Amino acid sequence: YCKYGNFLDALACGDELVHKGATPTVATYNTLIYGFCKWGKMIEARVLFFHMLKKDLEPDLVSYNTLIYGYCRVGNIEEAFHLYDEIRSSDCVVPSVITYNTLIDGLCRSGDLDEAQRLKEVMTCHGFLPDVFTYTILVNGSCKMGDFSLAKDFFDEMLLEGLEPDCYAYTTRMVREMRVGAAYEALHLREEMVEKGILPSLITYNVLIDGLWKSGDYEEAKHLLQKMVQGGFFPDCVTYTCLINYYAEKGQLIEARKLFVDMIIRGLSPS
RNA sequence: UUCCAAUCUGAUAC
Repeated sequence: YCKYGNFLDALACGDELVHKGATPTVATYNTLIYGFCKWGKMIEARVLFFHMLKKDLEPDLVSYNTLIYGYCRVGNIEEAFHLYDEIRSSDCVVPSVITYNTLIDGLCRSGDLDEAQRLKEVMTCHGFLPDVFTYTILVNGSCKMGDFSLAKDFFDEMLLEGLEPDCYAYTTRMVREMRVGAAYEALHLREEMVEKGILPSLITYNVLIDGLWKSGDYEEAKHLLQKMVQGGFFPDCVTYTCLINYYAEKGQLIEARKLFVDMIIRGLSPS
């Protein structure tokens, strides 16, 4: 219920359990808090946080990380750091790599890449080594700010640190390659990950297909569409939008409409 | 016997 934003059902479910004699734990509250945070409802999340305190339940690291995540996603970096300071001065809760990754992502999303980099140094000083998440966040953040050279530096640094990129890391790097017009490098990365036994995801395919399509390499794009289906992934709304948008921009509305109809026939609902 | 299942961070189009 929480993940899908059905707060009322989630809360009703919790009430029912309480009536039946069950006791909510910190994890129960964390789940609810996460539900509100994910949908940007920070006031409600905070209310639950206080509710937990009132019930003599000690918020744990997950509670704090979840709130930090929520504040970052609504762009309230100040409040996120306020909570971080609270953890740091607390005796019972200690930050983790996840705390730092969440804050670094928040800084990247607010456009403060410099501060994000600084925090990466800070976490290292505090004995938390950046992991694949940290680097993926920074590669993505650099790309979003248009600094593709920095994005590559972060990816390379991750390898130098002996970390093994996963599907997310590879896909993020592929976005970078597509943005700098190096479609073939992106394709090469896909082969590399497959050789390492890492399966590309639907998003990986969407990134490649979108990039290839925009670069005019329709043959390769179609080839990948086939590979994607062979791999058990079916085109989703994003895949279709990539192609529809291309035709729409070129003014080929009949072609665009064909794809749109095809998408509906396949049972996909437009966003 | 130690299996499965519960809470926190990262990637794509518009």
